[in-house]
Amino acid sequence: MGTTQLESVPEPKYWHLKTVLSEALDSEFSVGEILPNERDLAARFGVARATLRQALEQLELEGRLQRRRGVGTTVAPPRVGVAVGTEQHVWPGTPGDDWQLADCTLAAPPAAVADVLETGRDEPVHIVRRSRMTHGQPLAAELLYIPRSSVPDLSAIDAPAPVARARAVLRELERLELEGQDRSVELGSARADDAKELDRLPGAPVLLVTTRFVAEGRTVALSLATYRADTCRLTFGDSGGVEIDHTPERRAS
Amino acid sequence: MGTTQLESVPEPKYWHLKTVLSEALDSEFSVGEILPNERDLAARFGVARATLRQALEQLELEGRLQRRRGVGTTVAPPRVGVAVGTEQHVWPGTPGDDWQLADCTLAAPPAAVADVLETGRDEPVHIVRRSRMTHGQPLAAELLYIPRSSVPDLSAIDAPAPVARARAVLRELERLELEGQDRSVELGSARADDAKELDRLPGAPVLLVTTRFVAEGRTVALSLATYRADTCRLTFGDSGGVEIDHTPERRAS
DNA sequence: AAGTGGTCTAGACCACCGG
DNA sequence: CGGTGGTCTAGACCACTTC
Repeated sequence: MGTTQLESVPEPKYWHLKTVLSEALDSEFSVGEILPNERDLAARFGVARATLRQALEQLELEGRLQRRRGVGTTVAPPRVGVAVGTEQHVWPGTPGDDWQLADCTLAAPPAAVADVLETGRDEPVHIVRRSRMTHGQPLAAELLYIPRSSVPDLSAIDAPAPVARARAVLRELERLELEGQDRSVELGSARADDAKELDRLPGAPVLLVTTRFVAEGRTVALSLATYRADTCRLTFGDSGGVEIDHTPERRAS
Repeated sequence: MGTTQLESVPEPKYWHLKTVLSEALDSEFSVGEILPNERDLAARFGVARATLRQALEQLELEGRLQRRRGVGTTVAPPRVGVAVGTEQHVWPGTPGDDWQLADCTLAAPPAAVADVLETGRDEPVHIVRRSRMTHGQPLAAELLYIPRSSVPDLSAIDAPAPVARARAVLRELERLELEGQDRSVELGSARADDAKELDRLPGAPVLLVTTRFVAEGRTVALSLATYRADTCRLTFGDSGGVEIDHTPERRAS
């Protein structure tokens, strides 16, 4: 009878824990500082380690923490704003972008890519690998698929160094007049190879950016870029993007 | 001695499970179909339920599964492409966008928002709430912050219906000449209220889209939109975006 | 070798949805 | 009410980094 329904929707422990930790991060810790280890923290809050980890996992997802096996949990710096699109369309590899060329191979792309490029399923295309760094930290890994028909006059395909081959392909691509590009962003999880390049564990959350380059009325190149979701804020448009602190507590009105 | 180092990097069980399940989803299940429950699945694969859940969690993150408490786990349809940006800048509420106005209040925004709008920390602004639906499913929830100085001639603020008040504010906003906008996308987790509106549990992964509207040389409106990361693929640019299947297995070259 | 986070187990109870 | 997914526990062992 008259039992008031206070706490009729009890907050899960890990959710409350996350809030408490988040506030502690704001007030008592500074960027780069190492937190107590998980066993100690769990004991201190009187919960099982798995429950504590659930809270830490969310904070890492929100970019507030960084966990490294064998090392510890540290307070993460604010997310880096990364420009992925400008109003003017530009080819990849144009001077001024901060991508680093890795290599270039000639191989059959995944079926889904072949379909977009309208090449045959087993037809080999140029695959340029690039990566993007900031402050010594890897931000993104990219695979750029370029059908051979997009760079018909390519001559120096037998260049010795892998990087030189990649550069040659991109230079050829620039001769086409870019008519447009479209882009999409979605959440994914890192494949084993991407994870390695991004210095994360397989399955880590990533932002998948797909860019289609259009020239001569067809798709002449397709880029699949994998950005670290924990450290990146992708920015589009005129200037460098907005600096908003999205911490859930702070977003509360 | 001669033990070959095969499996020197043994794959975690949940990772392997995820792969197996993913292939099963492709070949043996169709969209909307209900999977066996977690206890049965775990038993069938000979793992603990927690391990199975780790695999399911990732598949849900990738948009392949949908789990609902009290109901079951179903095979999710492919992600919906959602246009969040066109080349031409437009005001929110322009005829043709598919947002639904909810209401409009006058209140002090979070400090981070006030800083971007360059209003005082305690100065109230108009807060328009909108939501976006597709096929009866909620896609996104938005809070649109508009300083009073952006809509100085607003008269009918005392309109009776909440929706009418929201519409009045947006109509006033359209009188300004939009000079530009910039946008950023990052990963976040749903606050309790957003989660409710998006029909998800608190903490569910979301894509946070921040848009700043610039007119008369200053920020005249700021939009914070929360998109369901499991069901949405955000598209930018000329056309509807690229349809690429990002399933990790299929992305393998 | 010691200490960290990552994986895994076998249970238990709870909140929610449907008939 | 029974069945579902969501939360939580108290352990164990492993992979990795650092000293």
